[in-house]
Amino acid sequence: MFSQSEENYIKTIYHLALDSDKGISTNAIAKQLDTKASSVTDMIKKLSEKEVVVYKKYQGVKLTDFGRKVATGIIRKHRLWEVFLVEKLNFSWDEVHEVAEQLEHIKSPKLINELDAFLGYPKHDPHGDPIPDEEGNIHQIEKNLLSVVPKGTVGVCVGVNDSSSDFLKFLDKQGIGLGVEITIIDIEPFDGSLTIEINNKPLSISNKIASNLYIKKI
Amino acid sequence: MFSQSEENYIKTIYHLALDSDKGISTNAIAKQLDTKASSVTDMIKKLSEKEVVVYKKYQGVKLTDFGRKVATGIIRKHRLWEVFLVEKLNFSWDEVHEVAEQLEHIKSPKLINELDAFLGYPKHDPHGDPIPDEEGNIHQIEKNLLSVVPKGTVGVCVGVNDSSSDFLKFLDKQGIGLGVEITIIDIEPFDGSLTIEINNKPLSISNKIASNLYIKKI
DNA sequence: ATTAATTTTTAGACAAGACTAAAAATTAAC
DNA sequence: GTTAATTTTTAGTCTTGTCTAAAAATTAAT
Repeated sequence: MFSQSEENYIKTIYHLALDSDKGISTNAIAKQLDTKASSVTDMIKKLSEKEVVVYKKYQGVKLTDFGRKVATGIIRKHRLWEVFLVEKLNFSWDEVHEVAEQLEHIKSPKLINELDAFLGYPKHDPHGDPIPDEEGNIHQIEKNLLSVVPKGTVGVCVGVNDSSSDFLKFLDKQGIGLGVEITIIDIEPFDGSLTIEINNKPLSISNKIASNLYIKKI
Repeated sequence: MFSQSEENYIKTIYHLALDSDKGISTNAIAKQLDTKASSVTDMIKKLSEKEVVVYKKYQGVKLTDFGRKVATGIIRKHRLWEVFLVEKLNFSWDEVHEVAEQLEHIKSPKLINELDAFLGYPKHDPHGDPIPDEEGNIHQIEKNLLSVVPKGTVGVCVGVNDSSSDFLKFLDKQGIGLGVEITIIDIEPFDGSLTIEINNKPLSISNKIASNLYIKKI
C-alpha cells in the first residue's frame, strides 16, 4: 500500500514520463509537485526501495512496470471520479480536478469497479483523457492539436492539453466543448492565430489556445 | 481545517458523548480508536487549543458547540456516502463502513451537498441511523430496542445498535433488515431470549441480538 | 580544459502523530 | 485515612514527509 504522498509522486512521475523517455529529473518533479528538490530525493529513495522506480544518482528516475501499473490505477480512479462528478453531481469540467485529487486516494477495489459499472464504463473523462482499464491499458484515440493541422481541416473537439480552470472557463464562454465540430478557416502566419468556425460562427483564437485543444479529424 | 486524525478523534468523542453527559475519559477514547492513552492526551491538547473540546486535566473532555458542529459534519458525510454505496454501487450494509471511513474525510462542500441531492435527500443511512442536515440538526425518530419492549409488541425494524459485519450478516441470513415487520411472540424469563415472528415465520433470538435491534412500534 | 552555473544530494532540523516507560494524580479498598 | 490499583499525564523516542543550508556532482561557457 502507498501513502497519499507516495501516490502523488508516482502519478507525477508517470505524467512527466509521457513526453520523454529519458529519466525524470528531480527538479522537474519538485516543480510539478511544488516542493523542494531535497524532498524529492528523499521520496525517490523510498520509492526505489519499494521497486516503484529505478533510480541512479544524478540520473533522474524511471517508473518500473510495477510503478506504471500503480500510476495507471491512480489515474483510473481520478478520471472515473471526474466523470462521476460531472455526470451525476453537476460539477462543471473546471471544478472536478481538486476533488478528484482527493478521491483518487480512496482505497477500495470494489468501490472503483462498481463506480465504473455505475457510470457505464466510460472511456474518457470530462476533459477527453482516456480512462485506463483495470489492467492499466489505455486506449489512446487519434487526435491532433488544433495548432498543427492545416487550413481547411474539419474535426471534433476531443480533448484539452491544459485543464486549468481559466482555460476551461474560456472554452465554456466560447461554446467550445467535447464533441463540438471545429473547422479551420484560416491560419495567420504572423502570430499563428487561427480563425475557426464553431456552431456556424467564426471565431478568432490565439495560437496558445489552439495548442491546447485536441481535435479528431472527420 | 482538520486533519484526518483530528477528525477521527472528534467523531469518536461525539459518539462516546451520546451516552453520557460527563466528560469523556482519555482511556475510553484510546480504546475506541485502538490507540494509546498518551496519544489521546496529546491530541486532546491540540483539539483544546483549536477550541473543539474543553479539557481539564484528569477530567476528561467535552465537545464545544463548534466541535459538535464539526462532528455532525463528518457524520453527515459518512452516512451519505454509505447510502451512495448501498443504493448506487451494490454494496451490502456490512461492507460500507470501511470505505465510508475513508470517504468521510473528503473536503468539498459542493460534493457533499450535490451527493445529498443526487441521493434524494435521504433521512437515514443503511443501518437506520439519521443523517444530519447541513446545519448539523439530527432528526431522531422514536425507536426502542427489541430487548426492552413487552411481549405482543408489533413493530418495524428501523435500526441496529451494532454495525459489525458479523451482526449484519447474521441479520441478512435471518431475513431481518430495515423495514421488516417484527412481532414479539414470547420472552423467556430465564435468559431474556425472544421468540419473534418475521415474514410469518417464528424465530428465536438471543437477548444479545435483541439488544442490538431497534424497532418502531406500529 | 578550467571556471562558472546549475542540478542534485547530503546533513541536520522540524512538525504531526504515534509509541514506551515512568511519574503524577485520582479512585478504590481495606 | 493510609495503602493499593487505576487512570492520566509527562518525557523522550520514532516515523513520515517536509524544509534549509551546504556540499558534491554534472553541465555549460568561454
